[in-house]
Amino acid sequence: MWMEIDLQSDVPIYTQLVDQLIEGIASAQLKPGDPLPSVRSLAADLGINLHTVNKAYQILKQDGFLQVHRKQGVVVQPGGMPGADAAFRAKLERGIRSLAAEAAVRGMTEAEFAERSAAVYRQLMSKGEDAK
Amino acid sequence: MWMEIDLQSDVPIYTQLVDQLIEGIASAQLKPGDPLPSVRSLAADLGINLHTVNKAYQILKQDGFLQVHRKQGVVVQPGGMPGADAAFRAKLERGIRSLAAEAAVRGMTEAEFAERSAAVYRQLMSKGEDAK
DNA sequence: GTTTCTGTTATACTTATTATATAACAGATA
DNA sequence: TATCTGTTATATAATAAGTATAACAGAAAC
Repeated sequence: MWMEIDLQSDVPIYTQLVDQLIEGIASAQLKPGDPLPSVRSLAADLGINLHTVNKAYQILKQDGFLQVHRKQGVVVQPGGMPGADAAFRAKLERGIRSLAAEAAVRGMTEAEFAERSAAVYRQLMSKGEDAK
Repeated sequence: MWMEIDLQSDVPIYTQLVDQLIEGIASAQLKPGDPLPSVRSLAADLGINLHTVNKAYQILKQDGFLQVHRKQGVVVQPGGMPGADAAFRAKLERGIRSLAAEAAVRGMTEAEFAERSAAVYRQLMSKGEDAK
């Protein structure tokens, strides 16, 4: 599996999993309907606990990014991803504001900040250009 | 004082303080040399503990956004803010990537995402247009 | 010089979060 | 029936966050 975990990081393991899975979907490395490893096997692969993986899966299921069947296991949402609703827009604005404020204080202009945002978005999407 | 704290939020109080102070500096509501309330008075104002405020001040001092004198108390860094060094750029990239990935999955285009970033930056800066 | 304010440091304690460890249950498949 | 799946339930340990007191030392004001 292509996932990597940093046990020394200050960001929780389940958050790292959530982030990487969303990035995988965004870049189309994970396509709708694609199967994901079982909570037990992924936990074993990464050398972490079953519940840590399950917590990440639960969050993504709750947000509508994953679907769960009884025996097939976990799959990437086949029937259309959730849109940019009010809750997400609020979360997005908070996140951007925090980053933009420090960037501004450190001398980055609005244009630089916006360009950086576009560049990171672009780079992220280009990871899945080989259609996997 | 213009600070507000949400005790019900999942983001730590000291982080909320750090964010709001950086936003205040970014928007020039707090200008270089401006005095900040003492850890005791601000804690009393917000109904929180002295150490929670002190933790926020320590972080901002460590990053070079604040200066501390013995009796004058805490002031906004008078001698030029730190620049966008490698550490910050890495932190910025991580933060943007996480937000950009979810935005992309939810259907936001690169242009929309970049525009949103610019808009939030702009709105943030406009808060201090009345020169305080 | 004493008082008073400042940041700072040191303990101690409570609470919440994160992560792990086992165990068991129920649906689905071979 | 045996095996794999997600799921749930406990329990425990480690860390982070927040609070509560107390005390120290520098600096300014009386």
